[in-house]
Amino acid sequence: MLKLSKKAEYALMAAKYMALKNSSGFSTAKEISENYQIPYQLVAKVLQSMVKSELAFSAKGVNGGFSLAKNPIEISVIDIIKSVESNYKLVDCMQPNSSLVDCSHFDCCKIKDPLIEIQKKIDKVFSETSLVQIL
Amino acid sequence: MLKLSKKAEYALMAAKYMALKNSSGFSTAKEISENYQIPYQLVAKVLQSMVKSELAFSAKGVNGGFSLAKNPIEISVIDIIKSVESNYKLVDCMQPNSSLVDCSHFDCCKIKDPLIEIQKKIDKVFSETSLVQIL
DNA sequence: TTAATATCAGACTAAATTAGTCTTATTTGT
DNA sequence: ACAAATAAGACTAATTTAGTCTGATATTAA
Repeated sequence: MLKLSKKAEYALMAAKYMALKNSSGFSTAKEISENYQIPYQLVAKVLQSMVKSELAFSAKGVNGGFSLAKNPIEISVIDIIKSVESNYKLVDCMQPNSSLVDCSHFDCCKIKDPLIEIQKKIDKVFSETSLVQIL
Repeated sequence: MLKLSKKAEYALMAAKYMALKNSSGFSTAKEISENYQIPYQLVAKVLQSMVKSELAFSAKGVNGGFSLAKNPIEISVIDIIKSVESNYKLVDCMQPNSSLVDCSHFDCCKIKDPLIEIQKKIDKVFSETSLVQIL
């Protein structure tokens, strides 16, 4: 447990790929998929998520593809992970939409507050690591 | 993702419970299960894991139960998590028994080394938090 | 204008993991 | 002997993750 999902892995790999060929225009999902042996549809989705969270640009049609929207130094690992993982919180009751019924009923809160502190520190680790350090 | 499993949550809660009544002898799995509304069999298993990793003592039979084997200040959150989670690595290829075939074939290593660095920092966060801070 | 190449989007299926249950054995105090 | 407790492992159910399929839309080149 505490594992990154494949989506997060693929997003990091795709980001790295784009960063390394940034000057050469767009990278296609197909290209990344073939180079890294990642299922095409999955990279495509991951790239689409990155576009939605404004980490990447996209261009449709022939000669289209994806490219990073920012300088790699300005992209942190947490940006990439969050663009692709909706729920990356340590425990469910940290989720905004979690039913607090569980939380009080199950006495989860006995450990919630300290876990929030830990979560903050982990966030910090991911925030302080930029894409450049992955290159 | 990056969520703690229920087992880890329950282990933290059980550890907290035992820490809070440390002077009063053993806590039973039933007692913890009822107080925290956690399925009995699960707490029992979690407690057994903690015994195996020498975080807790156990005593069978009437008046038996579990108690912490160390002072709460000497127990870190990472000890508790690890006692209960076999795989808590960020990516599969960090696992000792992962087939390296995947790793080279899938070019996972393009991001492995930086992730190992991140993993170390996360480990540090968990190591530096002791059970006392959960109380 | 047609064909080819891409992204975009969402439903769907399959696989894997996690959570929880059931059963049985063993130990210990009264 | 009996009740209360841990120990252990197989089993099932539920949830999540991973991956696939289908079809739509946009863009460019020929």
